[in-house]
Amino acid sequence: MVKINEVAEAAGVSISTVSYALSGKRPISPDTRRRIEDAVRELGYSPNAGARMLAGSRTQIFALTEPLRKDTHAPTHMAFVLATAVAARRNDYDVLLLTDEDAKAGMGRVAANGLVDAILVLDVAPDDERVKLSRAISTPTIFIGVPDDNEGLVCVDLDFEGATALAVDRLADAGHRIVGLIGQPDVSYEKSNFPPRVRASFEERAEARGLAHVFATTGTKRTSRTATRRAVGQLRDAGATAFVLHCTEEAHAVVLGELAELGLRVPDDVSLVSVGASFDTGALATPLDSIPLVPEASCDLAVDLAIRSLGEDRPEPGLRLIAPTYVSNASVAALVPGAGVHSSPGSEGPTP
Amino acid sequence: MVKINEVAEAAGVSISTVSYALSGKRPISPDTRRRIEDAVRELGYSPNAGARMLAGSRTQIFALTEPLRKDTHAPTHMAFVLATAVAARRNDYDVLLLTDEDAKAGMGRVAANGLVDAILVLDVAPDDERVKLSRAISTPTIFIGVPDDNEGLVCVDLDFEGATALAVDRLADAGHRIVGLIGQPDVSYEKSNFPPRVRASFEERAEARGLAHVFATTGTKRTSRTATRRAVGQLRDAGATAFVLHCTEEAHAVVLGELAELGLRVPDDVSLVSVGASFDTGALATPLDSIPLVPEASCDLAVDLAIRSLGEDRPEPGLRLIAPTYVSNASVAALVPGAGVHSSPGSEGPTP
DNA sequence: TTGAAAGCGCTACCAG
DNA sequence: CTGGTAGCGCTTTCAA
Repeated sequence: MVKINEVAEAAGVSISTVSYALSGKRPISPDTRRRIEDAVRELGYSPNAGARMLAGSRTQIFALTEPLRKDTHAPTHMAFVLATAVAARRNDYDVLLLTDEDAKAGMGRVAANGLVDAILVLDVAPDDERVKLSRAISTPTIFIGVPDDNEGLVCVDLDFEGATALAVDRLADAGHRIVGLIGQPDVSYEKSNFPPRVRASFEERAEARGLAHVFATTGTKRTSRTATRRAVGQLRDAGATAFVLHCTEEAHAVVLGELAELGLRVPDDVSLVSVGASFDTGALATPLDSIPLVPEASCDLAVDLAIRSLGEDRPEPGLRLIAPTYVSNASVAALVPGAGVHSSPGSEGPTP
Repeated sequence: MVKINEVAEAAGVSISTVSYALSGKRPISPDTRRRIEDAVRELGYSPNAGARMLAGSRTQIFALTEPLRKDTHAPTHMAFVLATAVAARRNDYDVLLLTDEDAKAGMGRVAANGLVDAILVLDVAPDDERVKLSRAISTPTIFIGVPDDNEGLVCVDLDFEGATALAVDRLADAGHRIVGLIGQPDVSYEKSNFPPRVRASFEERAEARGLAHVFATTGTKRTSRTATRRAVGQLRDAGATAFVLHCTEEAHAVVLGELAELGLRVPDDVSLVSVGASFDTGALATPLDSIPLVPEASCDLAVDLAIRSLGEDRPEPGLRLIAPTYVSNASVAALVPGAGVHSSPGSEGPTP
């Protein structure tokens, strides 16, 4: 393994000059710089990671904690991990995976031994145990997700409330009077972070706009085909003419299939908007309007914040909510009174 | 961040004694050891990672390269990553994620800067570009999967050929004369490693046992419901009374659904065996016999090999194929001649 | 614009 | 059984 002194000799300069040439932390004459670069290339030199960590005070590594719960949606999760890794690499950082059963163990370890410069927290739960730990350690920590107790934390997330409100607004503007939300499996409304936020925002905005509203989940522990079909039935029974979907890709497909089987067309008979999806709703059997959760948006920002917390202008604690964007795929239409609507509005929700 | 000299002072011993007490590399008197351990605990000491890497020659980090292709099955993939991370932690190792677009870039980097002790290669392709690189670097590399050109490599994998042959044998032993294989999407037979191996082994063993055989895929680029249903039809049309499944969890479910819709019972009308599944086939609507791919088995072994390649008894290059295990769930029955079988055997495959 | 050299915190060798 | 100490390879003052 070639070391810095060999490069220095080959280039006919001192060790420190090589170091500075590589870090760019002080001006180097063009000629010297070229000789050094040549030597580096020819020898295939790459600064020893350990020595760098010890001498400098940067490790160029971020930890990523992800306490894989059983209800974790693998594809979405993977998209976040990947987006984080890519954003990190773009900034010359590597990513260390922390999947310890005890989420705190790994975090505590890397905070104590200085293996990483910052910690990125994924898959944040409302009562996340990592919150307390993050306050106790000095390693900068960025949350991708918003825990209940987020006082003093740096958090990044899609503005789920805003996204949901935007969806409801679009439907209300299109003249729909009864709207339904097809959500995640029941368990997600206890263990996860954003599903409850979406549901609450949905109901709140619906009431604010004077709409009746229904809510149904897509399973108990995990998304199930039958439960999802049933959800469609529940919403139709309640007279909903527009659905907001906040569920898995599979559930989206099942909803579309069920509607087709019922002979209902999108958007003529039912309007559909997807909220917080991290897959391409334009690639579904029927392309859907969407207010997507873009992993890259959250992760890029998180990595940026992590890097900034290592420098001078440390980011203020607080929530960074990413503004929702509406992607139209013509799956929402103005309600033509009477068309395809049941006569009885059902029992749930206020009937203005 | 507390350092070793503070621990030494607190315990009233020398720095080296602390180091040895922690590494266990030389005998320490019980009394001294206790005082050191107390000091470590009270001060919350954890040896600086960078210093350790520099002074010792171990980083306690493994790299995990995973060039996420678009056809990667996220849940399976995640299971492997998780299993690797867990196995690594059990051996006091952390895992660094290498997801660089150019798979070779990351591997080359960590090999050159000494950031990791060994590299674990996931998601191995038949013509994997990482094979060549692994031969050029000195960092020990373990492949989880078997590339075509594996000369001199250390590879770990389920014995897919053996597993498939075992499945065919069970069906043949049960008296089935026409067997079908429901495989992955078409693309997997070009880009991936084991699907072709399973198909080849299936056909070979079927012929060896004098069985007629059919093969059908579950999609072109990705698993699709329609293609999977069609596959069931193809197999039935060919007269197959027993199916070997080598496809996603979703496809398993679709196959079961389609059979139910056709009024076919398992195992009375059709026998089913799953091969290489990394999910629980006992939890399906109809529990299925399975010769599973157990991520833990592969990953534990891979980590073990990685660690051994750092010591004296370096493992020999070569394939480590994990012996298949048959998990019975009563989804295979003896063929009652005539029952539920089409009269014409179809055109595909030899008819002995 | 460049060099020399003092550490960074730990491991492991050499003594005792 | 325990201490002293020479590096590990790099970054970063301090000097020139």
